[in-house]
Amino acid sequence: MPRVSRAETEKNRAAIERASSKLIREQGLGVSVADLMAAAGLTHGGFYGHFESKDELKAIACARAFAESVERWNKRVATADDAGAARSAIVEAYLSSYSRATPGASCPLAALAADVARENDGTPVREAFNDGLEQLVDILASLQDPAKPDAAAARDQALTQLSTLVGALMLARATRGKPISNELMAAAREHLQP
Amino acid sequence: MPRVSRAETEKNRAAIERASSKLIREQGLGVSVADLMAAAGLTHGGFYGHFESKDELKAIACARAFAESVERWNKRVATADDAGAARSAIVEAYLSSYSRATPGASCPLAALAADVARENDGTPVREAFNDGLEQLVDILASLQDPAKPDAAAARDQALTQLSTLVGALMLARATRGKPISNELMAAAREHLQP
DNA sequence: TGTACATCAGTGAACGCGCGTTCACTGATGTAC
DNA sequence: TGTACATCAGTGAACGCGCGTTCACTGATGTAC
Repeated sequence: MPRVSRAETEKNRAAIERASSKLIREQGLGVSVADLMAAAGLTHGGFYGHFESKDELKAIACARAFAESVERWNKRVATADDAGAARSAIVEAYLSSYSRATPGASCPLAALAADVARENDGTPVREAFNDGLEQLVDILASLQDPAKPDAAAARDQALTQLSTLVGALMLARATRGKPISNELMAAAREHLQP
Repeated sequence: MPRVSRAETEKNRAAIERASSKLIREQGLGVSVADLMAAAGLTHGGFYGHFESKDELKAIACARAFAESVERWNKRVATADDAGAARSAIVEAYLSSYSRATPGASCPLAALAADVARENDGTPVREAFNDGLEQLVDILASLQDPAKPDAAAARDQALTQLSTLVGALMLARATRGKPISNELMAAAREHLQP
């Protein structure tokens, strides 16, 4: 049933972006155009009516995944009693069984870092990844112990904490089902509690 | 020139394994059989004379990559003055520009964690990854401040340190060329110095 | 030690399949009157 | 408001290509005498 209304077209495009944001985190940037379109309830041929190339969509989907994370983190900050409680809430959610089991709904840093590292320099998805990372770093830096550190120290602390979160989650996913998977998450959670 | 001597055959198999250990870290587990064979100086058709399937080779190459890391780490431990110096040497090498630029010669944890996480449960490469991780954890746990911690605490410290190392290196690779790439490595290096 | 022949490591074409991308086609939508 | 028609979003076949794997073939290696 071709030729769909403009409102329908916009909904379809949004569905492709939403499905892609989830599927690239689950299956990696190599997920096929046909699978992305099918997840949005469409057939593959219509893809190029919405996007110029798969590379363009990868960047859009990556940016969208980060936007979801930023929103989630900001929500936790808004509802927490203080900076320490907010940081704690982020850490607990990040290193949870749910997060390990559902990469499609969790942090794009852990889901996409390896794929992005293998992309060529200057590709759109690399820029999107970098922008998203900076946003998450900024949020985490704003939650460092407000008593002492200057901005540079807060940023360094945030960078290290994020590295620990990302590394622990990725290793926990790679070892899912083994005892060490839970141990990795538990050790990092305890280490990162203020 | 078919039918090669037995010694030659063994050398060829070793060359395939060596090339695979490097290439899976550079390009991921999705690297093609033809590329692996070409890197060993052979054509793709001979692959199944050496291995039953690509899955088998993935596990062998993964195990080999870990063996190289274990050997490198043990060498650093052997030549260091004490545990703290050994740990420091490992951290400095792990989070170096060289390590970031040459994944094919560096830690399989950072190179393969995401790919392994997307493999099905129970595949040979998952087992190889898990075994390799345990070995690196054991080495790092043996280098914790010998003054205090019990074995469990030393293991937890090692797990967290490894998470930080892996996360920082992966994020630094994904952002290579950006200022934050160096910042990530520097912040983690400083955090992990004893 | 030398000869005759069976073995088998490596080659390269071929298999079915899935990839990103293109395109002729369809028919409901949106527009012009 | 109603009719006539141009537009164009989505379909599905097709493109060239690369994938993992198979297989007939080759000819030097290894073995039997």
